[in-house]
Amino acid sequence: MSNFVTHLSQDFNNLGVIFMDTNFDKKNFIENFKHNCNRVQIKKFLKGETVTTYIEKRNQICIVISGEIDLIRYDFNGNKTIIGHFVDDDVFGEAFYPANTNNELFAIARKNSEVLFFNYDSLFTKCKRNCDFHKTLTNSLSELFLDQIISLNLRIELLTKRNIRGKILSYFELLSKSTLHRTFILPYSYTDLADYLSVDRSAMMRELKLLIDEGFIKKNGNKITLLY
Amino acid sequence: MSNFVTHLSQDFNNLGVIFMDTNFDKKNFIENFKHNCNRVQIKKFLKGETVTTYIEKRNQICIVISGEIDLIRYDFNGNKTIIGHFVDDDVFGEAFYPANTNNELFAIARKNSEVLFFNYDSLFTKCKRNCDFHKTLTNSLSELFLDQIISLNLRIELLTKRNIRGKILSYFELLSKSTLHRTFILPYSYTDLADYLSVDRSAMMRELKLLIDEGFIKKNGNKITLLY
DNA sequence: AAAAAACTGTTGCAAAAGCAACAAAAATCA
DNA sequence: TGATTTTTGTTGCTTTTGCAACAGTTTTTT
Repeated sequence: MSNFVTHLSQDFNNLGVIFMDTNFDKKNFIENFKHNCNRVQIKKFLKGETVTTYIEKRNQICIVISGEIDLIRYDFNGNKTIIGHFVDDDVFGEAFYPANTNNELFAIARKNSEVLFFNYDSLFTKCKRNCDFHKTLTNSLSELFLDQIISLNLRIELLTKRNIRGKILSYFELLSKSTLHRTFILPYSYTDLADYLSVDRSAMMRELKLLIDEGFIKKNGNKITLLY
Repeated sequence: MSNFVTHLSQDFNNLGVIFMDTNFDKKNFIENFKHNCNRVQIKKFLKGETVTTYIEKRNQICIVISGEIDLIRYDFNGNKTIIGHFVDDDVFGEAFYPANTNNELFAIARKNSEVLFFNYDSLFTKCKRNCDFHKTLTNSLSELFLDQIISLNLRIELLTKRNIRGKILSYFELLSKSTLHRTFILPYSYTDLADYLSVDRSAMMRELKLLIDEGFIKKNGNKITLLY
């Protein structure tokens, strides 16, 4: 096919995997991890259930096997912020947070989900004796962490945009790139999208309307089309 | 001394190292890396010099040996945003960014600095044959990445605060914790602090004045004291 | 199938933040 | 040291964003 398509496909891969020339297969790694290491735990969660709270689980690391998990903060005014949104193969957990932030964070299953838990420390101590798989583990972990850094940097890109319009458009751009289409379905309700972009919902809706009126986007329910 | 002080000291360590019970010594690791691996490059930069641009260096990873590096974005309106601020032992580089973001990013030395460069791929291929040190490398890298994730999460915490006051106070809180004092020196000029918090400078100054008038903080040049 | 809950779309008004501009102070340069 | 550049502190005005409220949909629960 055309170079154009090839080029796009590469970008698409990069969003998840990034390094074309390393042959790290995340899915495969996680499968192996799940079956070959006796220090991990798999749990299932129904939509709405609390997966974990970020309290005194200093070395806990979680990997999303399937489903979607949100990391949520409620500040003292009751404002909800979606701090993070995790899908297949993403890592999260208190290990990634500094001790003693004043906030209470909750990881909530947005859909029915399956999550792998392990203790970061135990990997490097107890596990060593029991788990053959251990040798390649740290290597793969650093790939996983690297991916996580990339997605956090993306998030920061969004959040540093100076106004609501900038945030919305950056986010849409992102979705457009990762789906390879100018039309895509939002993975969030508008209520949650506002929380994710850290802006007021009504202000966001107003801005969306402006974007429609000015001909930048088309919107049908939660289906968005970029027109520029 | 009191439990209180002990408690604080632990927090302080956690900001940098996080895992009290793993004996990973970042400084030591980087020293070894520098001397024992022939795939790394060390360069010195004068204040204001460009360390690297994030263009087509897909696998480049950099570690700050000494000094301070800012990662800067200029958007099409000419707005400057400080996307990241890196100090001793921090990692940065295009490897941590998704391919094809529309932005041009620049890493600029804020002070005279020394930076270690390496190519992520080469570590896992060519280096293997030449470098004894390689065995422990990936393990250490994942620790380094983990620290980076923690500091990115902190950044996101700041940026998701809903107003300027929230951002300022969170940031000050952070400095206070990491210095163990209610009085501390800002590492930024106020101009740059505004860029870092992604807000307008004059609006930030106005908010600072309000915080002073309302008795929350004291300010003397770039020395801040928290009074609450 | 009815009732309850959550989400969408919208608005007027209030508050916060951004913009532009400028004088004074501080830092840097030559 | 004196000149130049950058930073600080401030303000009036404009724009953007947030808040509160409510009616109409849609989704979920019972």
